[in-house]
Amino acid sequence: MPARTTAIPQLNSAQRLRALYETLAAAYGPQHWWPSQSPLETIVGACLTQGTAWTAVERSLSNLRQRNLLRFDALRALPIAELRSLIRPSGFMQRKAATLHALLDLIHHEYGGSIERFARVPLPTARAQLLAISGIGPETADAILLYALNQPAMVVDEYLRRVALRHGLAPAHAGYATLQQLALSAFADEQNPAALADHCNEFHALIVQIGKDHCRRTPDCAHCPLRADLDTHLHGRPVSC
DNA sequence: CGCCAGGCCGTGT
DNA sequence: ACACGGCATGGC
Repeated sequence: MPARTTAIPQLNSAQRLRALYETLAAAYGPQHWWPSQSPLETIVGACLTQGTAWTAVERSLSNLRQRNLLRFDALRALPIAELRSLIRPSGFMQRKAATLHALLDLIHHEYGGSIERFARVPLPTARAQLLAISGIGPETADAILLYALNQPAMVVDEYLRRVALRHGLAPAHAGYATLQQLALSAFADEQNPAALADHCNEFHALIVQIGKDHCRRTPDCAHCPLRADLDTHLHGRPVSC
C-alpha cells in the first residue's frame, strides 16, 4: 500500500477550486465567451438560454439577426407578439418575451438605452435592478453582469453545483450564494476587478464546457480532464466527477 | 417515445 | 427555508 512517500499538502477548498480551474484551463484552453457579437446579443442570449439548449437559442438569435433586430431601439420597438414568435425556438416564449421587454425598458428608462452606461453602475446596484425583473434570477443576472457588462460576477450553474458536490467542495444543501462565494474564493488573491472578471468569465465557461462533456445527469467521467488530477491536486482520493 | 437543455416563478409544506 | 410542478420547444 503505497503510502505516498511524499506528503501531499492538504489543500483548502479555495485552493482546490483554484486547482480545478487551472486543470480545466490547461485541458480546454481559452473559451472566448460569451459567444455573441455585441453586449445586447449577450443579454438576449442570457435570457433565452434559461432551461434551454444553446443550439435552440442560436435559432432564435438568428431569427432576430436576419431581420436586423439585434439593435436596442429596434428590438424594444418590436411588438411583443412578434418577439414571441421570433424566439419561439428557444421555448418558454411567453415569459422570455415579457422578461426581455422589461429588461429593455429598464435600460431605456434608467440609462437612456445605453448598455455602456448600465455597465458603469456599481455591481450590487445593477444586480438588484436585474433581479427585480420577473424572469431574471441570480444566474441570468450574473451572466448579464459578467458577459455583457464586464463586471466580476461569478455565474453559478447546475454544472458547478454538481462538480463541487462530487468533489466534496460543498455541502449538498449549498445554495446559490454559498456556491458563488466558494467559486470566488479561488480568486481571492485577485484585487483588480477587471482581472477578476476575466477569471470569472473563463471559469464559468470552462465549467459549462466540462459540464456538457462529462457532468450531465448521466455523467461520463471516463475521459473527464479532472480525473487525471484528482489525486494530486484535489483531494488525494478517487472521486467521481 | 422519453429525457434533457447554459432557469425562474408560484405554491404548498 | 426547501421541494415541486409548470412553463415550450427541439435534438437525440
